[in-house]
Parts: sequence; structure tokens; C-alpha cells
Amino acid sequence: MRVMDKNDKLMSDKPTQSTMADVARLAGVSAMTVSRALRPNSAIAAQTRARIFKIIEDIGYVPDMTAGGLSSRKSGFIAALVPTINNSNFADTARGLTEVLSAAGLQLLLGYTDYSLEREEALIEAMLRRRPEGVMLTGSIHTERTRHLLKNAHIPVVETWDSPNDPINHMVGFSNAEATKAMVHHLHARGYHEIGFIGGGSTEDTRGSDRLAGYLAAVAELNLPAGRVITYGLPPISIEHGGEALSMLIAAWPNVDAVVCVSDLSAFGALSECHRRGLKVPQNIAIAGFGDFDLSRWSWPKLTTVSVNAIEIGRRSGSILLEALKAPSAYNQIDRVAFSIIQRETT
Amino acid sequence: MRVMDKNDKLMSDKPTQSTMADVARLAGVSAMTVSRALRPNSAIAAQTRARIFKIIEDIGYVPDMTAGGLSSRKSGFIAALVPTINNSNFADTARGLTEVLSAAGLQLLLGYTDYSLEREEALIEAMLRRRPEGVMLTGSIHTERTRHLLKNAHIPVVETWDSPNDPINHMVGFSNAEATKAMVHHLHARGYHEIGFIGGGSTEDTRGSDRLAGYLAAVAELNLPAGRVITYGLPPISIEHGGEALSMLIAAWPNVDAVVCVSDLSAFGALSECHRRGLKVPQNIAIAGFGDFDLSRWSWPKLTTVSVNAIEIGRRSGSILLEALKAPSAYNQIDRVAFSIIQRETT
DNA sequence: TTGCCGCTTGTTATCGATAACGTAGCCGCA
DNA sequence: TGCGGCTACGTTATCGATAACAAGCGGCAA
Repeated sequence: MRVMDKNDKLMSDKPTQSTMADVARLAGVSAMTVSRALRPNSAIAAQTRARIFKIIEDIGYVPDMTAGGLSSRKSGFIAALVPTINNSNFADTARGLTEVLSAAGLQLLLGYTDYSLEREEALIEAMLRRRPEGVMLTGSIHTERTRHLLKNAHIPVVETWDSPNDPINHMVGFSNAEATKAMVHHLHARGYHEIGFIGGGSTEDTRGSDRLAGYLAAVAELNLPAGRVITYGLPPISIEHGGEALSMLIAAWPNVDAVVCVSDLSAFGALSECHRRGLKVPQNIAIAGFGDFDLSRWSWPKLTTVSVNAIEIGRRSGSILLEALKAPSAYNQIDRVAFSIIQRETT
Repeated sequence: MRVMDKNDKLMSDKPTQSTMADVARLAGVSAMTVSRALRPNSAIAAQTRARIFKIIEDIGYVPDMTAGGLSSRKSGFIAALVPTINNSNFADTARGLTEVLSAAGLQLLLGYTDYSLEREEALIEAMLRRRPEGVMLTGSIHTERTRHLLKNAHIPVVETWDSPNDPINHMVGFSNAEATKAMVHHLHARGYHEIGFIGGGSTEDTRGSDRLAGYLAAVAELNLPAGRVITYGLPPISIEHGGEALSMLIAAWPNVDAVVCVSDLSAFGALSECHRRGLKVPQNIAIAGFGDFDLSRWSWPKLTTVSVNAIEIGRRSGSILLEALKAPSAYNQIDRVAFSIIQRETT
């Protein structure tokens, strides 16, 4: 039997990714020199660096960041949680965040809560195991344990897409209630008075609940007939839900002349259902969405909606996190982003 | 000045996440005992475990997997690359993959290539730095360096959404060309003879190119008039591109009676453009999509499309990876998934 | 009483990298 | 010639966990 040596690659039955020590051995230098070759602005002879890089390319060596991170105490990534990725708003926010972070050499670890606070808690814990350097959350309602875990992690946290009363740390968002209120006022100004609302049937989608609350407040302010609300389906509220909810709305209140939907997806479903029923939009009924999805810009007719700069929410969250990493401060940044009513063809 | 001690939490200006050693000290045991308390089926007194758990909850300790992984040589990560997440097909595949992997305690590291092979290469390298235990790719065309890096990583790789001639390792997919060919035959059987194609203007979207190739092959087989192709816009081909491409198609070949679109998104854009022009679908022109997105099920009229079980692609990829991790084998799994033509209202 | 076994816990080495410090060699200048 | 300073490396300790082995302890049978 042949003698096994620690440095003998043949000894292991399973081949593995090569390490910095392998590179060092082949280059005839120490591991530390390889480490230096890999980072810019470090004292190393150009010739040595070139020799090391040649070997790195040849054997396909890729440094192990988890090992490096353990030593340098930096994981190099940020955790981000969104309710679902199957929603262009949240996808845009993730994109904006990625943009800013990757420019700073940080990676994004993305998780989906499926609109569940329990899943959010479980995800937070799973991600904290990887020691992210910062966290972006969607919404401001979290379990007690989630808050406890985040506090004890001692890393910057940004809550987004909401306007929390008691932020954990930083915040980038807006009031969903105010935005929906503005849409109701807009419809009222255009002459609609029998305004209904279509939303989801879950209390865990706090943005959805806030939008309903905003609708109710506006209807009360304007002395419009109240109660024209269909809450139906579990988040994420789909196109299908929107179509079915419209049928229910019309069945319950046949004289409804406008409907505010919790999102563009449900608005699009309602629109398709109107086509199917031969209802003219907006002549017979007006439809408003929320979110300014691609869909709403190119549907027929084009959807009136509330536009939120989703990608900017991501970018600003990224900037705040980067700033907090550079210079931790006791102050929480509260960054409100604007929303606007986009009047198109459905109202 | 007070004396600093290594175990003194006050010595550092910046508070950090607590470690296993902190828990051990508070519980009056060794770190190893805490480690054992954290994993099921390990020899530890129930009473000791309970005491340790109490402390863990109190101080909000979360174990550091990167450190643990270094020691146990398992990162707990699987890397997955998709062209874009703003596409319900790829989102579904990611979802299916997550489903299977998270049940096995593995996390997904998701990246978007934006349909660029260079970005794919850069992402692969970035992800390999975190030592994933397996990789899922979309498509079968990669740079030489991507292949080199993956080979040297010695981890299982699954290529998806394609039917490669020379797979790196495993594969779960189907032939995009065959699927599109089937759609053309379907349209022909329903009596359409002036069939056009709308696709993207990039060669890096290999699935798009394969679909175009399938269309061309079918048209040749059936002796239909050829050349009715508009390739327009860069991936991801959006709703907007579809609408504009339809205008171009009609301008170039006014007697086109059916159009095969590279995806449901472009098909939907084409459909909206028809509404705008007052063209009846399918009476004046038939429209077919690809992918069976939510959109196509609920648009008006409902879109005829090619259905691919995207979530199943993710699930099977996950199973193959798990299997390969348990028992590495020399054999590459080649798993073909079925596609089907869904006849709805637009053809 | 002795010896063995199983249960529970501790000790030491290690994973792959980096921080911090040490040192050899070279150059220039007094 | 001698010394300081710089460059280009190497050495050692360390990050936070786990693997592997060692060991204390009580119980029970011989």
C-alpha cells in the first residue's frame, strides 16, 4: 500500500476544490503571499503576482470567501427579504439593491416570505447563520422573536415599503394608506362616486391592509357610500383573484362605477373580466391599480395606477446600508419616497 | 484605564453577534457541548440541553454556519443561475428548486445573468467563492472559462431549460426547437398558412434562438411561405417589444394570419396591439405564446401557448443534486421534461 | 471490590483564509 | 562602514465552529 501524505491530492477518494495552499505550493511561495497577490494595493512583486495568477487560472482556483470572511470578520453579503419575487415591484426593489451593493462588492442573499411572518422569522434566522453584514426587510410588522434576533445581531436593518411607527433601525418607504387615499380622491375628482375596493383576504399582508384602510378613510372623508369592499383570496393576489372579485363586486353592488384594486395584477384580472362581460372600461366602470407594473403600461386599455419608484427604494436601502457599514451611527435614517397617481385609460 | 480581558464583551467598541463560546461560558459548559445541544440525535443530557437552549433564546444567539461549514466542509448552499427573475417560468423553476432543497436543509443562492454569458461567468466565479455544494444553470451554452471553473469545483452541475449536446454534468430540460415546431404544426392543422414569428434580436438568448430555429424548420417542412420573421429588442423581450414587433410584422406582411411569439409576454403585447388596431383575435389574426404564464390564462381572449412544467424542472433539478450529493456517480442524468400545446382562445 | 460499559462531557486539532508581526535583503546616505 | 528605511516576503495566531478522540462518572455484574 502506498504511503499517504497530507499534501497528496491522490489520497482522497473524492477530489475537491483546490485551496490557497495548493496554489502556494505550486508557486513555491507561502499562502500569505497568494493572499496578497489576490488583493490589489498590497506589497508584492509584479513578477511573483503574475506567476501566481498563471497558476490560479490553470488549476481553476477560486478563493473561499467563507474561510476568508471568518478571518476578516466580513461575510460580504446582505440579506434581503421580500414577500414574493413574482411581483415586479419587489423584483425592482431587489434589482435596485443589488445594483448599489454589487458596486460596493457585496452580494445579495434573497429570501421570500410568502407574506407570512412565521416564514419571515425562520428566514431571518437562517440568514443570520451566514452572518450577513446588513438586512433589508419588506414591511414593518414582524414577530417579537424576529425583532429580538435582529437586535442581537448588531447589524444595520432597513425596513421598506411601509412607514412604520416604531422602526427597528432605518426605513425607506411611504404610507400605503395615504397613496390609496390619494387614488380615491383622484377618482372622485374625475366624477366617480360609487367607488369599490378589491383586495386580499389576509391580515398578514400589511401593505394590502393599509391600502384598504386608506380607501375606507377616503370614502369616509368624501362622504361616499361605504361598504363596497371585496376581500378575496390569499396573497399574492393574482390576476385570477381580481377577475373573480370583480364579479362578486358587481353582483353585490351593481351600480359601482369605479373600483380601486390592491395591485395592478388584480386590476388587470378585473379588466379582463370586464372585457368578457362586454363592459366598457372606463365608460361602464373605471378600474385603478397599484404599483405601475409593466402590465399596466401595455394592457388594453392602459391601467390608471399608483406609481411607486420601487427600484429607488432598493437603491436607497442599499446606500443606507453601505453608509451604516462604513460609519455606524446612533441615528435611524427615515427616508420617505414619493408616490404618484398615473392617469391612463381605465379611469 | 480599565484592564481589557479577552472575554470581556465591553472591551470592543462595537458590539457583535454572540458566539458559541459566549453561550458555553454562560451555561458553564464547553463549546463542544453547546454544539452538541444544537444538533438532534447527539449524546447530551436533556437537562443540559434545556439549560443551553434557555440561554440561546435569551441572548439571541444564532450559530455561525460559515464557521461550522468550514469545519464540516459543507456550505449548505446551492447556486442557481437564471436569465432573469422577471419571468414567471424561471421564477417557478427557482421555486421548485427551493422547495426540494429547503426540505433537505439547503439554501439557494440565486443569481441573474441578464441573458449574458459574461455575466454568467462572473456570477459563477462569485458564487464558487462561497463553496456551493451544487449548481443549477439555465441553458447549455457557456463560456470556456465557466466550464473550466465548474469542472475544477468538483461539484454536481445541472443544466436546465435546454437539451444540450454536450452536457457538463446533469440536465433537466427539453428542446425549445421541437416545442416551437409543434406549435407551428398545431397552427397549420387549424388552418393557418401565413404564419409569422416574433422573437428577440439577440443571439445570447439561446432558448429564443432555438425557438426561432424550430419555427423555421417547421415552416420548411410544411412548405409554408418563409421569411415572416421579426426579431426585435434585447432580452428580456417585454410586452412592449411584442406590441411593436406585431406592428412591424403586419407592415411587412399584411396577409399574415397567425403569429408565433417567443414568449407569452411578447404574445400579450401583440394581443394588446391588435385590440388597439381593432383587429379581432383570432378571426383576423391568431396569436400563440410560449411558457403558459399566468397572464396568458387570464388575458382576454385567453392565449394559446406552449406549456412547460417550469416548477417541475426546478424540483427535478433539486432531486438530482440531492442524489448526487448523497452518492456521487460517474453517470450524468439526462432528464427530459414534457411540453404541451395549450389551445385557448387566440388561435 | 473490581472491572467493564454506556452516557455525558471536555480537549485538541483542524477547516481555509487573513491580521499582525517578524525578518531577510537591498539601497542610499552620512 | 554602518545604520535606517523600504520592499517583499514568511510565521504564527486567530476567526467560530466541528471531528475525533479522551476521560470522568455512575451503575451493574462477576
